[in-house]
Amino acid sequence: MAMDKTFNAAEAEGRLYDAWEKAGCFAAGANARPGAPSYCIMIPPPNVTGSLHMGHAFNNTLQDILIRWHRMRGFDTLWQPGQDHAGIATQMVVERKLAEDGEPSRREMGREAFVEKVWEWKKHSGGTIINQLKRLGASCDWSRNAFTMSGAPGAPEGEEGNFHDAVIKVFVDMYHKGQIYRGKRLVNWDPHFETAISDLEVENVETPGAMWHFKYPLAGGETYTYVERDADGNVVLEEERDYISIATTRPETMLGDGAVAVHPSDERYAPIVGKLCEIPVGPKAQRRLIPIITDDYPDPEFGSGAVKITGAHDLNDYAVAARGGIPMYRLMDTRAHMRDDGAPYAEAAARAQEIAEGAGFTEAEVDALNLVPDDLRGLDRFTARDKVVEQITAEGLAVMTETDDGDTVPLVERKPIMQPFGDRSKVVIEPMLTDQWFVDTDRIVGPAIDAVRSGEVRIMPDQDRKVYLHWLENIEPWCISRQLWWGHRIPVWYDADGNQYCAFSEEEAREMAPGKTLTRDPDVLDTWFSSGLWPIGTLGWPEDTEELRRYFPTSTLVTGFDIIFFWVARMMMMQYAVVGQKPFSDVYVHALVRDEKGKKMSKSLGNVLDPIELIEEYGADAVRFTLTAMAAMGRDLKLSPQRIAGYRNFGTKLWNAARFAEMNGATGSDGRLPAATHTVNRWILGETARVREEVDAALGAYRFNDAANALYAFVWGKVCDWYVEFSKPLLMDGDAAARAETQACMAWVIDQCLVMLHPIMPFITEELWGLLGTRDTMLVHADWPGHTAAGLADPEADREMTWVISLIENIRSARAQVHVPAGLYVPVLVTELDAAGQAAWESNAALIKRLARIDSIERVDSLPRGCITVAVEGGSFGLPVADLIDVAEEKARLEKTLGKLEKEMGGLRGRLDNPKFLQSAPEDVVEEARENLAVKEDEAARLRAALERLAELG
RNA sequence: GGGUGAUUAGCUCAGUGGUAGAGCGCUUCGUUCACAUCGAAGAUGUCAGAAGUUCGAAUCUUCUAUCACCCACCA
Repeated sequence: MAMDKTFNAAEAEGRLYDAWEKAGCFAAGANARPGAPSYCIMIPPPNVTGSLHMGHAFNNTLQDILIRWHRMRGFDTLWQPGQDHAGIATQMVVERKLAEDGEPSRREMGREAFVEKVWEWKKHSGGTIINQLKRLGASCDWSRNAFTMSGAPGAPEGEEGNFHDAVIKVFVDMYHKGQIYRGKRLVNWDPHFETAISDLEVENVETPGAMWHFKYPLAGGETYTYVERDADGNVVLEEERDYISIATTRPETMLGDGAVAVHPSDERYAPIVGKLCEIPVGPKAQRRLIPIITDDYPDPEFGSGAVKITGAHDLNDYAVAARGGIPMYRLMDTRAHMRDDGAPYAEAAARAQEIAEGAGFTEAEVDALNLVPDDLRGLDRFTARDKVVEQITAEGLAVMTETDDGDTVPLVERKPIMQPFGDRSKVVIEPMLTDQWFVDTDRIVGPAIDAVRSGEVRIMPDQDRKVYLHWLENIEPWCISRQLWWGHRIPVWYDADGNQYCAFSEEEAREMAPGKTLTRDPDVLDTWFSSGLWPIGTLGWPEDTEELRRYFPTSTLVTGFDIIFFWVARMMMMQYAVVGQKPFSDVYVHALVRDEKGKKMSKSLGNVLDPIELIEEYGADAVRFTLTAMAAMGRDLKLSPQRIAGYRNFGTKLWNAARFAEMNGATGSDGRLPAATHTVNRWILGETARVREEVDAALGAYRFNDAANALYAFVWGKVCDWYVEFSKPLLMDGDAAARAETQACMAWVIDQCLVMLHPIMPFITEELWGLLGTRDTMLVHADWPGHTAAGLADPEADREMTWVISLIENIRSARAQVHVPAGLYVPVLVTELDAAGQAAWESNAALIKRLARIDSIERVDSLPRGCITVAVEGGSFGLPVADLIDVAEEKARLEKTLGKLEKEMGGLRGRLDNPKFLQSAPEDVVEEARENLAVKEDEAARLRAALERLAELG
């Protein structure tokens, strides 16, 4: 059988993956040793709308490495896959599709029909990402594939899981424990999707904005003396004013002002605190008067020191209004258009005036009042802003300023301001007073903090642990209701009086409210509420399943830093709140995959690398190996196709080493350690054990890049560069015993390479495993080795091979530098060779000759002139190539080497001559320095001798 | 404003106390029977700057500079 020269990834990957799946290799517990501990990873569920991007490829490669590694080590392993229903994202996709297809809109078709459409869409497109994960080689137990909406009402056949039960049960339990409550609060409102969103779903972005300054006239034309002082108390401005100056970036919200606030210590406004002032906008006849109050919130140093208070449209103002009993007038509808409902403005304004003057009011009444003047009703909020500015300015109530040209113009500061945007809709978020459901996070956050502080749950790297703790220590209530249709509907029913009945089902709710007519809350839960239950939910909770007992708490979570708050923190809080246990023991947080210039990959920048395209070009193994090799903890990785090509070449290198083994009958290892008598064989067995220890240590510490680099260096730098070359004389010219031994050793070594590389490069290794022998199991279930360097490494063999390699390298280097033709075999002379050197030479003469291109060796008392000299530990070698030698060049070569050596020796002597070093440094460091110096001095002496000979020649 | 991190070869990055490494790129050479997706040889660094701790600092401390990211309600 002749192997191809390269691995055909495109042909093999699908075939191999199918074979694994067909054989059930990824099933929970596959390849587990009896009584083995469990190892479980929950996949971060990708959105059901999603397709595989580089971040997924990275994240899942790391998980697959951990899973395959544990599975080969005989753990009872489960990699639990699944998808997230992704409320907003999915609803958006389906709505867009309905529009494209000319179908009725969501509102036209109604809730039930729409949800049915989403399920249809899911059935049609939801499998995309699963197939892409398979392309990557992800060894998930697909038979257990979960979905966060499975079992929800309306779920079609094939979606019968009980995730919905888990979500509803948790809500009901938390509700009855008082951990979930409903209330009217100022929340982040997304006017595009017309739903509340949580703080985390808001992106604050600096955008160009403006700050206007307006005069709020005092009621009844009253005046006061406005005095401004500098830091020393000297009066810098004193004037009579009949207004108070207010700065705002959002003039349209003036319509909903309930007060003007100043700091209690602000003496400028002391004379007018408690008086009324007029909002300078709206029909003249019904100008609203509002009180001037004190509150600690205004900063006297900023702006005019006076702040308008619009409780219903600003988070700070909301707090002030709540403290001061100031009414909060809602000005906008769900699309953030100015309200167009309720009584005419005149009527509403009159009632508001009574309230401002002290009349009692209820929250509901205030909320119903529409204080948008008739001419602004129904306008978009930004259009309304322009109109308000225009009207105030026209009336002369803008604060004026002088330009450089001496013109007097309205004071408008153009400056960047932080604007909140919806992370999905990208529209400006409007704070809105609405009824929403909240998780009282203060009451469940404790265990999630304690577990990480105590080390019960480890978050790596440490910087992410800090970020996690800091966020949880300052946690805010979590708004979990969404005004969407795609999601878990809140299990609360209301009677006509607004009483709440929270129950697992409508029947149960009815039992709680006999004789009442109930209507169900229309809202659904935040997607992250359900994904927060992913660990228990996917294992069958609330049923007491075998999987739950076997795999929970899970072992490791591998996730991106961008969802530490969204997901990791919520899982921690929720799992502790619901089952009182940690969801996982280790959290490995990885960084972002960026493009080769370090830019975040984004569709709009057009710099997105598609992992599937890369897999098609370079093979999944190359993509995986690249990501692994770059996975240094806590740092973003910049991915370039060139690098992937390099690791694809590594696969080819491995392939050809295996091909060489196959051509030389070095196959068929049964996994048992071969007997080795020849030095090269003893040496490589030790090196193999050494790299196995390195790989295990690295993977155990989540140092994926260390594992990849150790394997790369071993396979390419040791096995291919040296062992394969060393083996040639034995395989081709050796006696039968040497040949057999070397075949067995090489077969074993190559197998070990395949085993150890398999978690990172599953496809090419499985293919070679199949080609190189008849096996009891596929590689995916092969036994992971446990050899130790202590058991296998042979110091004698190590020393000898190190000497041989060094000699070969020195001869090659010398040859190249004096331009001995690469193909030319030359004779070599040797002198002063010590016993160890002699022994090493004798047992390795064949391969030294072959690799250094030497045709004969002769022992001499001293090297003649006209030799190029190669100095190694315990001996000097000379290449008598007088006719080829350029004296000056050889002199330069020797001097350069000597110079380097002397610099190093200088450093070593400096240390060793320092009594404090000898006194303070550890024994082994001192000893090492001494040995090092001795070796270098020996080599330097040989070089000096060579220079002398050269001088005679010259 | 608060926090976290980064700064090492031309590029991308490893390297947490013992005198600096890898891959890629570059230069020269090579049709050796595993591999040109290869081999051999080679060049390249005041480890951002300054001060300190130490026998010894890329590594620990402090400060400075530049960059990046996260969080935050200054109207």
